[in-house]
Amino acid sequence: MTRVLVVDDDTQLARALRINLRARQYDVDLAPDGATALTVAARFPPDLVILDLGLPDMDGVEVVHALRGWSSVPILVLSARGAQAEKVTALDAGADDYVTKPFGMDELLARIRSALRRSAPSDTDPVIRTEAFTIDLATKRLTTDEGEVRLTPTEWHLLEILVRNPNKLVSQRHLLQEVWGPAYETETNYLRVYIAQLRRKLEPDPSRPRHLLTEPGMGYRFEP
Amino acid sequence: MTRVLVVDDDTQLARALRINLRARQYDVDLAPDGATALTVAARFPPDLVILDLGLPDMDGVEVVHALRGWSSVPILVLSARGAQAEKVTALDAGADDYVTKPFGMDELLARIRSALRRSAPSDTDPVIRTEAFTIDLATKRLTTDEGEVRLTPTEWHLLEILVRNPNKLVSQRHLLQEVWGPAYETETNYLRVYIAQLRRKLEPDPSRPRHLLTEPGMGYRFEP
DNA sequence: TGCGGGCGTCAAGCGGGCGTCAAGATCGCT
DNA sequence: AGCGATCTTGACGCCCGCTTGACGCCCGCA
Repeated sequence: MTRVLVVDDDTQLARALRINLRARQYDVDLAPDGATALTVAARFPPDLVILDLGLPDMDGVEVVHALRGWSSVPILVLSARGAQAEKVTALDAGADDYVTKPFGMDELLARIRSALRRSAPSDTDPVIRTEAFTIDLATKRLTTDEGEVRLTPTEWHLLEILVRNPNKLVSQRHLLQEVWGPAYETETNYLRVYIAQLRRKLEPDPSRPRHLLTEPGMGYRFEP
Repeated sequence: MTRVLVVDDDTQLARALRINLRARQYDVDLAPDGATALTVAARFPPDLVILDLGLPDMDGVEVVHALRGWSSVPILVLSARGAQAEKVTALDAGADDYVTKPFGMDELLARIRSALRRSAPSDTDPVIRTEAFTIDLATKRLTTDEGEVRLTPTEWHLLEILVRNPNKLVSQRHLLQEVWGPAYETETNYLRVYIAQLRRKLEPDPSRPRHLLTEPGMGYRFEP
């Protein structure tokens, strides 16, 4: 998970940030002052730092300098002071962005996403592995022990839905609606044909499926 | 020298920016609207783009999208509108920073330095080699065993998108949108013609492509 | 034990996607 | 204005993937 270090002595704001970040699936560390921030950052290197300039023990710019000494982690500076000179020194010290309080939470989150996107361009590779085959959803590639396998568009569409809901039962209705459209909700024979094709292409023993399972009368399930 | 592309229809502001940037030893290109911006960016790839959202011909966010289709150049957005939603969409479209007018020149310059500092180290040499040909994206040169090959602008645009996503399936929709614009999303015959031309120019055996592969019904893929 | 519905399998047809070619239309340069 | 390069557009044939129907099997149920 993405780890964010929030450095702020304003417990009110820090808590608000933590709640919002947690809700977005970020892992959040808190540090109330510069010294702890540097210790925590060294011990648990974060993927992003949110740094309030107004710290009790040291100048925020000092913290930026110290971090930049050994890390290139994105640093997003918060400050109540909006003076230009302030911003210039912080940015030139190595900060990546500078947001003036009060700020909107949505904007801050967008800036966080932007900073993270830059630092980790090829970070999330949605690759699913089973003992029999490997699926790369980004590049649309599928490999088995026998080598690479080609899937038709419909086969991909179907497989993708199942794979994105691992271990979960997906109803026939849902599959049909997603792949063929709402008008085909009852054409279960399509599913039979295509599930069979998928099994033939990627199950070691197509007649005894281990990953693409049928739940009679209900739907299908992908088991990794 | 560092090349900055300024996209703004406000000639007053554009001129002010140019003067200030020139004074800091930046090379400055100007574009008054989105269309010229994209053309210029394709012809003379900048190291940074300063983009005013209020353009006469198209939405600024469209420009961000189009650029991100083939380039990872830092984009710094300017806007008179300070609404949060505005910022969020621009940043999520791929912009790196968002500055609200009126802004201080010193701050803008500091943000420019910050953006350039980040992109500087990750400046990978844009040369792609395969057994059959070599592509230099910076100088727009393409050589095969037979010697140097000339490509038309459209051919370049298409090839560039594919080459920047090696091994990845790029959908027909995406290619059409990036090269010909959103209105051509369904004109797949364009792709057929141009992919064929590219193959004829750089595949050893155009009828059996090894690097520009078709994924029937889905799109195309570049394999190094 | 006989019946019926849901599922898996197979194969035939046919429509659409793809590659190819070439003739206009358009653009840009001289 | 004229010319060449480039882009657009249309036509054609081939092949693949989607659709569709038939059939057999298994299981639950009467």
